[in-house]
Amino acid sequence: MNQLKKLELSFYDRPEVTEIARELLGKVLVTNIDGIYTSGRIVETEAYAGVFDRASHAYAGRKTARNEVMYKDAGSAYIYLCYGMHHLFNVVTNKADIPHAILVRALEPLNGIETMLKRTHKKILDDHLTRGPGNLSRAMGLHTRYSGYSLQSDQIYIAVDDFRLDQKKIVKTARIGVDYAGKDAKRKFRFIVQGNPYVSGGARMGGGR
DNA sequence: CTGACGATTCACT
DNA sequence: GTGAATCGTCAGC
Repeated sequence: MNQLKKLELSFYDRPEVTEIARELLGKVLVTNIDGIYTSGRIVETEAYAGVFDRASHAYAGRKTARNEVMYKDAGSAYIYLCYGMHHLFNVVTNKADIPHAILVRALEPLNGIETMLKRTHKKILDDHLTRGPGNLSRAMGLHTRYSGYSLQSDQIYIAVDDFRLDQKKIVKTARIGVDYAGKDAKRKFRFIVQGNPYVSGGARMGGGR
């Protein structure tokens, strides 16, 4: 098995949130939750660029009990509940009081697949296990309970291994499910590994509210 | 306190 | 492609 090396705070503590989102592709997300080790390679991310981004929870400096984690120091986990049933996992970047975050939307499972299947109540491994932010959080055991955790902790972290992602496979596209954000919805803040079967494609909404 | 709504997913037509 | 599920959060009264 490849040697894993935890990303240091300096990786997250940078102003270029889209650059960090791009660099997260190919890295390994690890959780040790309930004493069970699970991991997966990140194949899809979305950047949320703080107070000027209408799609961000922190748009115009909004700060509430839910999103205050976004204002914390770089390298924190921001996890919140969406649609009353999905826990979405984000990485907080940039300095304290600058609410940048990156949503991790899809993984390619590496370790603990048995556990992931159990958590998601699935019987066989397919491309849907960790495809989409809600699915991957369920498979990895991520819960709003862990929002605010440091990614330097042993429960949740992101690491590098020997894997080298072909930079030509990285594609930049518009974000998903943020149609309400006006012109910011069209900004190319989503990064995917082209051709990877775990990348979520459609996830569109009916009403488009 | 109340109402409206989502950084989604899945079953069904 | 369409619509329901489902509940914490937040703006507004």
